[in-house]
Amino acid sequence: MEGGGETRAGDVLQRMRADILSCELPPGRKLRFEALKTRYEVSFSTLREALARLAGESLVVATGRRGFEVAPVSIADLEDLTDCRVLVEREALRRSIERGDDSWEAELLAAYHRMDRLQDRLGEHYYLDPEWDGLHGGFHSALVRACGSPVLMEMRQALFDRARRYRRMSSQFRTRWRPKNIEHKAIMHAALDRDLKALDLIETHFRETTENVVRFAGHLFEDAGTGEAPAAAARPG
Amino acid sequence: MEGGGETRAGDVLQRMRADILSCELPPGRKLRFEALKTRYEVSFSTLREALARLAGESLVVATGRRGFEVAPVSIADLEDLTDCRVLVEREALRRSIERGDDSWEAELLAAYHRMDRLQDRLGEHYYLDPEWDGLHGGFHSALVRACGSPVLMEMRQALFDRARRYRRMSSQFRTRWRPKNIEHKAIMHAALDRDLKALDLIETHFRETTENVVRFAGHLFEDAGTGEAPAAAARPG
DNA sequence: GCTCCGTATATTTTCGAAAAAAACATGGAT
DNA sequence: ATCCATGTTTTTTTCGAAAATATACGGAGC
Repeated sequence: MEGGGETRAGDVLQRMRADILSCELPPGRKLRFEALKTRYEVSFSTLREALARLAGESLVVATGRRGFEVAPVSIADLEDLTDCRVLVEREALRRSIERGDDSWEAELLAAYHRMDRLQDRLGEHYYLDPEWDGLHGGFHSALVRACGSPVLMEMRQALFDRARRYRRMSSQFRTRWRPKNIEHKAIMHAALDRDLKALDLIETHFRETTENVVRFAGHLFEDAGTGEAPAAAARPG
Repeated sequence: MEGGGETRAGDVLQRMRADILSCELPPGRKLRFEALKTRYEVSFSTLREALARLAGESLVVATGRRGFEVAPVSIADLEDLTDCRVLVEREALRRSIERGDDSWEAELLAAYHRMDRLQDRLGEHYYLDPEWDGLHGGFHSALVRACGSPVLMEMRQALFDRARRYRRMSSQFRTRWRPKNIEHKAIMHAALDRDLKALDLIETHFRETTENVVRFAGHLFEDAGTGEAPAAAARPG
């Protein structure tokens, strides 16, 4: 029927997710149906289905009868997200290292190679390129693919996507990125050597990225969004 | 407007989730719109929105243009779920123990008390009672509420719900449950004493429950459902 | 000047019909 | 007897109008 997804709602879901992750629909933006109908060329109900799915991924929030908006961002949320990613990703990588077979090794090498070559070709501003972003996601996915746990993989992917938005926001505010490919290479080789120090490397990779995001773009979302949700459950009462 | 949720779709979502968790809509059941329309007395689009949300929670699966069905169950899925729950819940409980204040302690005691008293009143078959099930969920929630991480809490709740279905299925097949209240009490007191052995206690609690579910009800879902999805990501290729 | 309340407008939410697609049944050919 | 093509029926998916709800505006009372 159409290009992206299997169904029209699925297609809109994918396009909308991409638009949110790339911040073309920025955090906190109110999502009005008339505007979305024009943008994506579908009807109310189809939009509503896509939005409901995105709400399940925590990329949009649905407030009572007041419609939908793009999920807000905050430093607290980013740090919470990072802690959870460290927890999940360490476990997934540990299992992957333990269980990975020849095919896992081959695919991991291939994923790294693809990302690395494109990075070379793109030069300094590689991190702004959507295709590189996709390959980067593929590399991290390939790292943990052999973990043997569908549930862990699901959670990992959801967290990765939620964090992608923050990386994107910060990448527009710096002129140079630190040499991530070195880190990626080190993580990959440790994993291929079945060396558990890969877990610490990836944790550092995440935490340093987060620190940089806060440093370069933290001012953008100190209290951005609606100002209601960010760290609600942190309250004791 | 109506009883449960803020919106009609939200209301149907809640009722449907309850029906899936209680296995009134059993695993693998094809969800036909005409039937659902009659059951929940709403229209196509409203149903579709609720189903989309449930798909996000992994309680139903949406297959291409072939509609929706209740997520299948399998031993592999239950064990995967249990491993993930142990990972997430240990971390949440650790943080809760570290950060919990007076109010957390008070609410935890209250949650235990409510559950315990109802259990006394219900006698041997307490585990079949929906209200007890709710209080049981509330107790586990109260344990980790002080963890300070909304993301962790979200993940924990989703996993708890997914596992609830398995407990429910098995509870119909045994005449006696082991004295869970003893275990709950031990976990609670360890947590209140800020004793990290609570983490091991809750891990054992989960794993033994899983073992019992497999023993008593494993035959029910050895290869139940559609037979396609259960442990897909375990494949290396 | 400020708050409260009722009306008007904007927006979301719901509905059921219509279109699209898949499943099924029927009949004919190999 | 099995397989494939074709037409029929069921089921899902999409649409846009109609109902319900929230927001904005303005005027009356304090």
